[in-house]
Amino acid sequence: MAAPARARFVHNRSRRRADEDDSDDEGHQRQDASSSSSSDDDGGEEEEEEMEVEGSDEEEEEAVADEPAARESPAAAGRGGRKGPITISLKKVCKVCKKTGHEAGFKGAVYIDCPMKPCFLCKMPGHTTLTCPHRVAMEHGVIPAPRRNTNTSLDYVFQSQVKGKISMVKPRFLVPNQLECGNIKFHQRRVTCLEFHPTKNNVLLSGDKKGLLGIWDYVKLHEKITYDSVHSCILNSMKFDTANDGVLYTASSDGTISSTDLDTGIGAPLLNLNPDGWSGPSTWRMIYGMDLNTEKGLLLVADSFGFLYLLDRRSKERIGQPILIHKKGSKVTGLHCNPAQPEVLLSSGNDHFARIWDTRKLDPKSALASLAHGRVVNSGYFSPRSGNKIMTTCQDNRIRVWDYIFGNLESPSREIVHSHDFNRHLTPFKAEWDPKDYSETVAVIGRYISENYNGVALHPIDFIDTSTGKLLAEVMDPDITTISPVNKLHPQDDILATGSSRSIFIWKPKNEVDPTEERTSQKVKEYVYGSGSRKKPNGKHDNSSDDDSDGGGGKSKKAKKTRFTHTAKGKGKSKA
DNA sequence: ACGCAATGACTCC
DNA sequence: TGGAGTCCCTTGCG
Repeated sequence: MAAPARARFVHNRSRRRADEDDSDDEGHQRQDASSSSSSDDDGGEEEEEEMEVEGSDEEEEEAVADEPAARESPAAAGRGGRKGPITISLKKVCKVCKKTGHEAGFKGAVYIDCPMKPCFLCKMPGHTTLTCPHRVAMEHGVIPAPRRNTNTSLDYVFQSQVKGKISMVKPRFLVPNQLECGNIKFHQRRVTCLEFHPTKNNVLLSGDKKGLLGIWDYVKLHEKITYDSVHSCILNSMKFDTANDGVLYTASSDGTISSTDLDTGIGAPLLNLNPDGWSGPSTWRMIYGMDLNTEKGLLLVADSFGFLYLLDRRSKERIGQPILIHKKGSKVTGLHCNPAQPEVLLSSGNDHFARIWDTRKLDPKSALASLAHGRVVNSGYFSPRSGNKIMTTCQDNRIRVWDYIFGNLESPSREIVHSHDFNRHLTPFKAEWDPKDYSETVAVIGRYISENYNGVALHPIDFIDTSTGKLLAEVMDPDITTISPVNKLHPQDDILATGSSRSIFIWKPKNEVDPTEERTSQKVKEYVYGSGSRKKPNGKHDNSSDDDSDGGGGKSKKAKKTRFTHTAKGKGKSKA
């Protein structure tokens, strides 16, 4: 039983685990204006006792059990005669749980969690991210889930039939860790997807939340094109027509699939799920999942109501009726055709499932397998060569790996705890395979929670060995202080493309690695600050020294903003 | 330096 | 089942 998938991460306010709140008593900040000003809506604290300035306040049973009725009262009291006394709270209140005695938020570059909440990383109660056993630390990889398929007959099948197809020799692994170039003026809104051109080696395509399509030659940096008329809102997915790589298929939340001629920018709609226009969010269909069955010339598209559509690529005709592949009314977040057997389809959805289908025999009940997850599944991909593995990214902060799709799929072969939480303002994180990795183990994914790197809170891009859960490398740069949810590895070259907020970055390996050397964990952190050419971010930054400052806002340290417009070759030069 | 908005899943009633 | 309210590490702008 896929027990972990069942885990409910209830945020139980009445739970009182005060065990972990050690360190919250040293840096006494001024009290946060924002939290006090919100006294009208946050319930709980009744008037009078607010006046205590600080101090031991652990035992506040009542504060937890705040009555909803009491919540409404201040406003009602305000206009309804009974004038509540105006109180000014001078005691420090946790902005998360509104209790005193601790404070959540950044202290310098370190984020202090609210100890009343489950761990922000693994979602288990009783500790915070700072002490989480799954925490990504300098020398420790992500810890794999203990459960593995061991010694079953399926393992025998796996060993005898599949393993041979997967190279056990891990190839030389170069971490693209040096910022080659970047561009922060390309997109006006956050980047939502990236794709390398399949044949033009240095061309990267990008889509953003506004529907803008960007084409960028990151070697000839002046060659940039944007097409803003392809879609009217979020560009969710891009696929090349393998028979004609001058044509790009794009899927959007505007409910259309477009095939765009990359030379002219002229797009022809292949499918429009909202032919009658806008009549409210309850009927507006958005498209997130799309893939191409190249053998059959079949375009597979899924909407935000759980339906799958099949489309003949050439005739542009729909094939059959839409088929419900996920819970009715729920978003299908992604589709992927098996690279070895294109008729096998993997779908992932907001209904907390990923499903495997045979597109030749589609019926709502005909899923070959349903893979249960703890929360929304952001993405699911077959492994890029053999197609025998599945990797999913789920909003419960776990990457799940199934080693053999024809084996026992009841529970994943591995769960890798990794911070890639859902945040409505971010493009969803998706762990992506390295297409160059014969052994089908390396994956790349951005990290949500920050780490303190020499006084700067940065969000690295993680390379993970999915066969062990080990963290192979973490890539970051002091100039990139934003989260990087979108990452794509080049199909042939050692290049990483990153979409971070509105910016796009290209990374290349800094050092040649001895080809005979086994893949090892590379300390990219050392690179970041170890090289003499780099400035330490410390003294440079805006206001504050390392420890307080943050007040209400996180992001204590913003590294100096660097504009990579053109000709940003290598790091140093690009800086003004 | 602060306030705010954009905006999606989830929970609770 | 549905609508309102809530929400922890966002980001950029005014």
